[in-house]
Amino acid sequence: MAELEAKEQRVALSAKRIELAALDLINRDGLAEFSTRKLAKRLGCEAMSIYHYYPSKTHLLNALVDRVIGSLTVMHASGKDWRKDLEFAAREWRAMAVRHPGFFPFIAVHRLDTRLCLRWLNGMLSVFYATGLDEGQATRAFRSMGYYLIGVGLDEGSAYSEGQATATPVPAEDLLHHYPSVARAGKYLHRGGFDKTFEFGLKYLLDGIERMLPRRATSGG
Amino acid sequence: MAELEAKEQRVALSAKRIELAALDLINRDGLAEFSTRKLAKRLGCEAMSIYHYYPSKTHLLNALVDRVIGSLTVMHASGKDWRKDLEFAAREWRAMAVRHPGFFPFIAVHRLDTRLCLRWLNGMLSVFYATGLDEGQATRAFRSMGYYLIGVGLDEGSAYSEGQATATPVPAEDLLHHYPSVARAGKYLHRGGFDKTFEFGLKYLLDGIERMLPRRATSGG
DNA sequence: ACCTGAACACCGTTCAAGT
DNA sequence: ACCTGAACACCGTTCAAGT
Repeated sequence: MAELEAKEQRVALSAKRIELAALDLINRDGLAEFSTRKLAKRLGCEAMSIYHYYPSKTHLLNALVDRVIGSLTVMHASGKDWRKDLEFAAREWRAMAVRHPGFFPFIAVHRLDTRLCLRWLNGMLSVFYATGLDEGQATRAFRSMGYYLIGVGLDEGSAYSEGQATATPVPAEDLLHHYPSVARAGKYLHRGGFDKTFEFGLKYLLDGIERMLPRRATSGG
Repeated sequence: MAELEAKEQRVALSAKRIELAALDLINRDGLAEFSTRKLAKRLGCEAMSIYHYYPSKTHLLNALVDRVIGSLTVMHASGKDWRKDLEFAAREWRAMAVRHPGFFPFIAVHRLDTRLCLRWLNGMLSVFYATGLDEGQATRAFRSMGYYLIGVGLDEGSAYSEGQATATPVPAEDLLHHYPSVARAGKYLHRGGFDKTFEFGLKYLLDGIERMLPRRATSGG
């Protein structure tokens, strides 16, 4: 049965096919479970065949970063519509994290310094630089938003990724008695509240930027 | 030489000794490099000796989370001084991340649901609930701050952690020509700017909370 | 060019045994 | 109770070889 499947999949390998299969495996089972050997089985080839397309597992993972980040819209400095632009980019980023819960932790820890990633970063930064903030403020606002987006992505995907919960969870009654504030927070943090929490923090950040802008400089100098 | 060292270290094992050695190794070489066998060599014992103290490598890592998070100050609802309290906690968290660059990525992805961690979370949440925000706002403000702090920790430790840079970095001239906004950002993001960037985002977040507070409710409901 | 198979140096972990 | 050594089922990767 498994062998039959493997035979049916004996289509030619390609970088694209390898990458899509890898992403799928990682998002299903988590980064920690991912191995070149399992990927090979999934592709219906030997583990070493993959090394014809990538010199190492790390190179493959780098290609995945490019593929995922490369799928994001490259923004352009828009002057007036910066708020709409940043909202769009932030939501797209979040959607990406939700689509790639297993792989996102790798992105979160990875330096985005390939050309494809720089292209995306450059677009984001150009929007910040066109807001009217001074250079330092704009850069730090970009960074703060980046921190927020990293945290969001890790949180929303964490249920699927390697970390997981501890072996011995604290029972609900204990939570109520000993950690009342945590119990109180519970109803806002579970599943359904994600959208609202995300938009809440995003609005905050953008409000902060808006408030920091110079007051529509009418009087010169 | 190495054998002599190993012999000298033949002091009795203990959970504490194992955990401190593990943290040290992880922060020196990164999570990906860490193995029970290397830890054993460092401790001057066999890999399997560690399994007398922890049923698995994961249990050991969980103990490290408890040790690190357990070292943080447990906050208490303070009413008026909430801003000072949150600044203190945020700075302490950041100092922790900087002290544990290799281990922080594990914390970032881990559910903090042990009693020790819940104690710390409960303290943090209680400060937010005592600000005067309504319950939903307070919870989401806590979450937003959490996202920010996760991002900060990953960023500041990323140079040491597994992700690392890509094999083929883009040359500086190319950066200037093709990614001018990234080049522009460079001078604010490198090393020295970390303190300022951190305080910038923190101020933002706390300003946001302050602005959201009900206007010192004098006229009754 | 594209893919394989055996082999090497690593892992985490089980198990039966030693003190 | 505390620690060990051999063994098992995994890894990523090298290398020499097959088509």
